[in-house]
Amino acid sequence: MDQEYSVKSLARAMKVLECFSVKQPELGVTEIAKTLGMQKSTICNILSTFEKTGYVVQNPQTSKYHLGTKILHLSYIVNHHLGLRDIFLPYLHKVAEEAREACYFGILSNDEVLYIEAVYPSHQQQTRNILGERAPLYCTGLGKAMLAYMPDEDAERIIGGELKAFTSFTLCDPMVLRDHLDEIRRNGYSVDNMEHEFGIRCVAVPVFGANGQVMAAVSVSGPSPRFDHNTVVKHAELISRILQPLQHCL
Amino acid sequence: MDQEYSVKSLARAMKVLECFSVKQPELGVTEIAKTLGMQKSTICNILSTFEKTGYVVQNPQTSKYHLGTKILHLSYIVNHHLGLRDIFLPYLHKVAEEAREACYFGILSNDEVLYIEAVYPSHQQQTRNILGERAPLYCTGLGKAMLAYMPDEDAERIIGGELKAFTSFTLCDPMVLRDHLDEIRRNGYSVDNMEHEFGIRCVAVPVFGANGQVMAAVSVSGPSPRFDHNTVVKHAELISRILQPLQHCL
DNA sequence: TCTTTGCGTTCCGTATTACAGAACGCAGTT
DNA sequence: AACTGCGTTCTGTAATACGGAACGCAAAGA
Repeated sequence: MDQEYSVKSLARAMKVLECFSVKQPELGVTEIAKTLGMQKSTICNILSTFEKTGYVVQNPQTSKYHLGTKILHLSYIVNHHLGLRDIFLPYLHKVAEEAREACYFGILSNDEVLYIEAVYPSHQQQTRNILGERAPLYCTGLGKAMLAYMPDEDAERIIGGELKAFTSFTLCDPMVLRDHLDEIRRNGYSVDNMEHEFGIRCVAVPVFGANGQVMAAVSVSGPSPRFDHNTVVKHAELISRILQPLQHCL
Repeated sequence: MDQEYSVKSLARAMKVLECFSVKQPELGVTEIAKTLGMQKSTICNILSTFEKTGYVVQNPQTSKYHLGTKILHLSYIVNHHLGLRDIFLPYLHKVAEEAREACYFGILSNDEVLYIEAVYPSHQQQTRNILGERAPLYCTGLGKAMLAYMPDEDAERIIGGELKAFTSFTLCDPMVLRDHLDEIRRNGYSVDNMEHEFGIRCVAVPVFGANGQVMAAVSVSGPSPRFDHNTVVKHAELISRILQPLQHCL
């Protein structure tokens, strides 16, 4: 048996936190217990601890639980420590402005794309608070841009994993995907051809850190009719040009 | 002894997470152990568990730890569930625009102001990602606006607590503070006269939920010379007017 | 080069304590 | 009034978290 120097009750507790989702932000004790295959009493203890510490709140109306605002304290620290958003924001605005399309920015996090910011061109002035939203690597523009430049070992873990089809365009065959990633490396940018969401095309360019490892990606995204081959190339060049000063500086 | 149905190891583990801060985003095992008065081995176990679950990452260079991006997944859910930012954003833009000053938006969280958004007028186009930043209730515009309308029991807990002086203007005397809160209730808005940060004045108006309880506040803030009495009143009326449609709707 | 120092990690026995299971109290239904 | 399903409480015991000491390593100092 492998000696695990881990605190099992803690791992269990974190699993409880992870039961909550955007679709199910409020959960009952029994619900969680069934999901995790644990006893109600155990869940109850864990939740009451989380409640005392502020990470979970019980709705007095429904007596169900939801995540508490204390979590945001932690996210603020992470965010500040990453500091990427503040560095990238002006560049993202420039990309959105010049491309006249929505511009997304994401990083690698636990084998997924973690969205940090969405910026829209000024004729549709707004910024979405998508920090924390996630998507798979193998079927998104941002994801594939990073996947193509990840260390082989890491990339193969993804490619060898489950490749769920989101649309009829999703590349679910590991072999096809590998060829596709080769192409991305040749081009220096990735194209998401409605692989994640039908009707949405997307071009993404990877960003490399000082250590040479891919650490983030920036994309331009919009309705597929506006993204023919020429436009895609133009957008890719645009992103590359604007991101130039940031490459290998982080 | 009071029967605590709480998981002690979990409470301890969360304390470990809370050691991290903006000022100290990276911590070593020994450092944390000293701070919490616990054994190194215990901290090590907890951290290795958090690392396996993605909530903490070890820097291979320094072998110190910092919070992981997984936290942001959770914050996304909280954020989505609150949904407040998206509701308020257009109103905040309007406030910032008309006041031609920075506009802040915060909610009550664990007896502190939790900042959700900062919006600047278009002549200094930007939005800061301050989600998760915190400040005391008793010495900030947003905080006092909420403190004045909190249930007595809750408010007294704050007023009776430690009232640290941030500047020479900070109101640290519970009696003075209580009178000041009375005034805020009479006016319907709060004024922060450099109590938290020297040179910065701020006007804030509370926002009430459907249940009649205060749940958030919106402020306008800037350099003190621009905030004389007349301007302050004007800003307060402006915020109140713009927020009108949201009052008692949440 | 050989200590010394201080770090993060590993290990183990035991005292702690987390957890399963059953019972309870309370709503809302039947 | 009985039933159903919820969240909560209780308790003994089996699991395990933790304290303490040792270890391995790297950097600093002699």
